Amino acid sequence: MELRAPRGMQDILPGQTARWEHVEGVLRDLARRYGYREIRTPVVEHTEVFQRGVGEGTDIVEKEMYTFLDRGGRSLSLRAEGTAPVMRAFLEHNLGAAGLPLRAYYICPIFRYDRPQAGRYRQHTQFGAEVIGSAGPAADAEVLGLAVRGLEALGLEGVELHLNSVGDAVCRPQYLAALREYFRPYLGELCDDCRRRFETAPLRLLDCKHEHDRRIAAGAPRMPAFLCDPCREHFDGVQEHLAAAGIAYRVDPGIVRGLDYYTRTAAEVFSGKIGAQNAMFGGGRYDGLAEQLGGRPTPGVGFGMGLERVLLVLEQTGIAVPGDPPPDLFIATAPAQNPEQARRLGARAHALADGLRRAGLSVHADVMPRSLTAQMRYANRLGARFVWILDAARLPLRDMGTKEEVALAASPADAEALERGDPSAVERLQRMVTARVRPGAPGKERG
RNA sequence: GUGGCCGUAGCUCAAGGGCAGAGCACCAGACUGUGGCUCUGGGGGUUGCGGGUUCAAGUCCCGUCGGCCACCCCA
Repeated sequence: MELRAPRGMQDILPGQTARWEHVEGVLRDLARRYGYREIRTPVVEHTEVFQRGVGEGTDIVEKEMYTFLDRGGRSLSLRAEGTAPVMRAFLEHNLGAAGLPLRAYYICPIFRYDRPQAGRYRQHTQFGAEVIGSAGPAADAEVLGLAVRGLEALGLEGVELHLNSVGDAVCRPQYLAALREYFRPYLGELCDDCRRRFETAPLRLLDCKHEHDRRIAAGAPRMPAFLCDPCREHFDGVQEHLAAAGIAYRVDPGIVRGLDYYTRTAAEVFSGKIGAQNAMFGGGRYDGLAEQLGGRPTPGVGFGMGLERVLLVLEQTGIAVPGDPPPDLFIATAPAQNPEQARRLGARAHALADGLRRAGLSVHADVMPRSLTAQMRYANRLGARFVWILDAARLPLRDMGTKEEVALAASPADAEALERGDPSAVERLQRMVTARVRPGAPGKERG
């Protein structure tokens, strides 16, 4: 068998998980303060949720889904996107009954069968938030503000929201027609991709990367000029709310979004530090999604943030992310005089560790029978602040920073009482260790 | 799905037809029953995998898998 994670997927190893916990913790805490509660949906959905929600013509549905038949012959797909499942859950459980709007967030894996490259994986993690039930521009500004403030809370500076409106069912078709009319005379000189997209996705002609096409696109009509009155008003309102909240944004007609369900607001934030896949989050309004899924019309707005990319940006920016905290204490055992004593010392070390943990310390006791030197080396590598060396007489507690050592047993008799497991001796020594290692910690058990 | 570059020890990399190596890391020991520094010793490899050329293949050729980067598209 092949000892290798599937292509485009990666292990998050013990040395990395502290970074993730930090990022997730900051974002969860912020979302909670915004009044968003977590929602957890299954990692698979009926394939139709994505086909109807995200749209048949999109790349996600057309070629990037992990789709399979279960044993009952149902077509299921790994979660390819975050918003459609949340809306499915909203409709299924009639979450609007608890009062609108629903504010919800999620941190979950997303799967897309795509060719991996910098910042793009077949399994990635999104932090996302949705406001469902409100059509007003304040909702757009609030949820996008949450995303921007989230990046800032992680330490990023100069975050700028790129903002656009893609219109609605009234004005978007008119705009698309105007776009085609503009590009039609240039069809012969556009790149192959643009010629293909001329019919299928004319908005995409606006963000072609070919220099020649870009020059042509520069003269194309812009969506903001085609917005119908209600869309215009909404777009203005979103900007007004963002400005009032002090969220930096820039109107960018090139923000187009690939998914069918977007209406009106479309937004993204980019970073120049992570290669070609440079969007840290993308989001927008999806007033048509609920109907596409077969529910009653319900407006919504939200975003999805790629946490792998955010971690990459933090790394590239040199923003320190906390690592694992080292243990307070390592309990070592000194060489014993005979195997019987060695066994007793080992058992005592683990019993003491257990008691000290209940008193609030983080404690390592070795599970490898090895020399004191080797135990010290290991304790040093763990970064343990103190080492308590158990032997038959002195019980020295060593401060690994200062090399200072204090003997915790008042007499060999104490040490023997400890070795026997005499409850009062054990408790007295645990209080002494706790007081030394963590002066502020409670000396009594916490349970 | 397309293209470019690249796969040698846990990591970073040498060896470019002729004995598979170094540094770091790891393990043990010495210097004190006690870590970092230093010293000594040790374990580790079907050179991604499969085939071909050759007396001889990490080395040349083909295929395949994987990684990186870019396109497409997205987070």
